[in-house]
Amino acid sequence: MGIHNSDVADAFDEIADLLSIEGENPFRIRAYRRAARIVRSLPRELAEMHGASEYDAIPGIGEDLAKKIVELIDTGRLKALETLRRKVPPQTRELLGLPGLGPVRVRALMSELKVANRRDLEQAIAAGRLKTVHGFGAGIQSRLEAALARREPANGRLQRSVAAQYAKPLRAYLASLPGVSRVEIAGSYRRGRDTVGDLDVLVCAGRGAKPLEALREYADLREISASGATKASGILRNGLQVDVRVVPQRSFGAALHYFTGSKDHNVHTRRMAQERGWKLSEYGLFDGKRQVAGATEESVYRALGLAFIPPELREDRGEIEAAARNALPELIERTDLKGDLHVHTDASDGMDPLERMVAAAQAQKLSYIAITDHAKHLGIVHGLDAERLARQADAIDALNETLRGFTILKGAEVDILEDGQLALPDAALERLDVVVVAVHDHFDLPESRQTRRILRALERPRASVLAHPSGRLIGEREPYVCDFRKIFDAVRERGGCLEVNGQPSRLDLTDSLIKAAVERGVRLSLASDAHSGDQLANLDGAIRQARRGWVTRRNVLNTRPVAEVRSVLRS
DNA sequence: GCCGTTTTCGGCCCGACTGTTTTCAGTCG
Repeated sequence: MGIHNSDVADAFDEIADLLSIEGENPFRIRAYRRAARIVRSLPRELAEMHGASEYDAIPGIGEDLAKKIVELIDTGRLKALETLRRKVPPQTRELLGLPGLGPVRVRALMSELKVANRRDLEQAIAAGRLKTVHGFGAGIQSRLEAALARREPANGRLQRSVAAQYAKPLRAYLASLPGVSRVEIAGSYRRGRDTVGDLDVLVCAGRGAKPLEALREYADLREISASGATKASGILRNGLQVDVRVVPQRSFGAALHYFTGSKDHNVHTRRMAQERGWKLSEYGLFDGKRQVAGATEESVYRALGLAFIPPELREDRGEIEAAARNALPELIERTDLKGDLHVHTDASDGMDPLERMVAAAQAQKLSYIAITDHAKHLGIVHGLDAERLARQADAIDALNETLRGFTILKGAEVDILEDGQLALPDAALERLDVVVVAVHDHFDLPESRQTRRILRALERPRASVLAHPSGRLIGEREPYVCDFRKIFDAVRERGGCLEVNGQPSRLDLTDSLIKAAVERGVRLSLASDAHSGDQLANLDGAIRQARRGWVTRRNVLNTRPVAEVRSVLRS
């Protein structure tokens, strides 16, 4: 049983929780939480690295945590965690997730009422014992009762595309209110993350405007959980939490910066302000009482000696250092894309015929698309065999004759079989411009077999794009376990592409793997994987994901004109 | 527990809201 980065991160998070209940030094706790975040987004498996010295070199991991990682990987256990678990019963940790319960109150529950889990807590409330504990009044008790009755696990993150369906109308509503000059959805939504935990909404309003009162009237709102002079929190009908903050014009940039985050990015920039003897908050950048910057984000960065950092990069993964050297990547934009190399029609499992997909692509201002319907294989509905594929190619040739300034590339999406063979023979692929290969089954092979399987498929002469390379489905299926470094190197050496799939439930590769791939010199294909004309808009998601992976237009094949794409994939 | 052209020790981001207080701790983001 291998230990994965997520196991290490979970262990560190659990230690942080247990230490907080123990009342430990908050900075020590923060170090564990920070390490957990860093490990979780690491592009390489710790188990594949060379032990303590290499771990220690990761910023945020020091001598002690490096040793703990080694212990966990070598033995599958962590003595420090086991010791803590003996002191704090395992289910006590769940109490931290309840509203109003932090480490201090959980500790009080344990020591004064012997409450160690949700069930104990329910009984203590029923027996009227909760109110006897210092710091617990009627308000907290009723919030706890409601939360215990709901039994919802909370902390769920929504796909960004789902959150967007709620964010856009909310934004429009707030923007329509009198006295409101600007509304931005900040947070991980603005950073373009693949999932969103809540909506952070920033409202710019003058004196006299009452946007927070109007929020109460919003039709999609289930409840208001907190409301003050400048800030309110509520829950939408679908359970999504919304935090709304009202700031004046002169603070808008600093507030936007603050509410966009990430937390680590904010801490880092505030520390920079501190080093200059200044203070950075959501109200601005201040030298004593004098405001140095804050009306715009640009002014804040400039005052700190930094180039403007696009929201997608703000994860404290080196972007601040790069901005200080004026060495940020020039991130790819949607208008850089000239084509899409992964598109389906109703010949396989798509909804729209070829002609409609072409029209939709032209409406998206693309100048070429590759039609890559599924090749016939067990479990693929309406997959094309060699015969139907040839007929589709004829139809594409004919249609191309009638088009001006637009090209349809011939392609197919071909399954990588369990043994690394492709679902169609090489001869059937010979006429195609683009052969997209992909794993669609046997996701749980052991690492070495999964890796070998994909490497073998990439050796086929016409295989050129590896589609949705990690196989993950957000919230449903983890990436399969394989050695991505070997796969990245193989793709680069054979002159192919790794796909960044823009389907909202895939967004695959993940951002940190994209960054790793780009650093290894691998070329990318940003693709919609559209199964209908309107799904070509998935390209926006691929762009966001790519930007989070520090991608420039030079890293991406489908920013090139069609002739160049054809010759690259043919060679 | 981490980290360092202000430090190998002594710091570690900053503020709003709530509830229980009688001037503020705890929680949250």
